[in-house]
Amino acid sequence: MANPLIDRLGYLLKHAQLRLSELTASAMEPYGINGRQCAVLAAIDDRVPQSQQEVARRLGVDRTTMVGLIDELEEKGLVQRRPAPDDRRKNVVALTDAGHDTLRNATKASAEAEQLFLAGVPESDRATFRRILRTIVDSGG
Amino acid sequence: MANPLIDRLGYLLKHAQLRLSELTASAMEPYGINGRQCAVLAAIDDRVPQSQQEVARRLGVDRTTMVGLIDELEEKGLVQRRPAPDDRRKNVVALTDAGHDTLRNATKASAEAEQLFLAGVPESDRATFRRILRTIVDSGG
DNA sequence: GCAGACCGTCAGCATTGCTGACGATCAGCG
DNA sequence: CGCTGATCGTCAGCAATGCTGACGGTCTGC
Repeated sequence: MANPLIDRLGYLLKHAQLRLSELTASAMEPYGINGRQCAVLAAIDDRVPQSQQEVARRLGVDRTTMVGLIDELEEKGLVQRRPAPDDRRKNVVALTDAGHDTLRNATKASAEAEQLFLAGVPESDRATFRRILRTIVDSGG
Repeated sequence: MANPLIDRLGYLLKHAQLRLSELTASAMEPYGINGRQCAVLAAIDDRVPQSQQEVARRLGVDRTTMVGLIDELEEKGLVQRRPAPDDRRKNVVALTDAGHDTLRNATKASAEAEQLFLAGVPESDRATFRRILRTIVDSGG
């Protein structure tokens, strides 16, 4: 029963994350975006206006990575870059109308993917799971 | 309180996994291996003798990836490849004495890294956390 | 003994994420 | 005002990871 290998948190976390990202990817595929891009849309919508770097910080990705992410979304017409009026080093990033629509649909699809992901987990454990994860992530900085 | 962005499982899982892999990496650094290599050592020790492909399957990595992992461990003198007597297509992979020593040390270091990782999580929740992760990973095939 | 499947290996490619550098801009200070 | 240092977005380059497709060698079933 006790499999010393499979019980390693590293193994479990890695494969859990892989599985969720696959579920999320296929759930969002109809809307032409992936999970990363959806997270960026959500981060932009969450608190506007904000610079690329603020979005990057909130998502925990590098600022150089955010350039490419915004590039992709801008190419799809979902977000818009504009020079920030108060600081011309910055770009203000905002959702377009199409971006709002896509975010709404993708958020719903994302929730469905999470449901699928948690299908085998008892309802009573799900909040605990989220809470533990949040504790861990918060404790890391 | 309810941060719609930060509560996404994708975000939480990704960053939790990142944090654990960092903790694990620095915990094992004194023994000259990383978390991936330690997992391979554990998988080999777990059930010997076995072929590279069996190890790969048990760890959920590709067989072509396992070639490189075994290469690294063999170069460090921790494992040994030998042609399988019953099927000469296969390599039997086994730990050397140094491999056993390293695995013992690294397993201890890994457990300490997990303790650090779970430092903020109440003792009563830790078993639940592992159980939920196992449920999720098992449900995915 | 022959066709098909399997094993380990390797080259090549895509993805992801980082470092380091650059020009443009801002803030502080004299 | 000018100067210095820091910040922002951008880009090139590098490293790690993981996959596909192909190959020779080997086994299995017939």
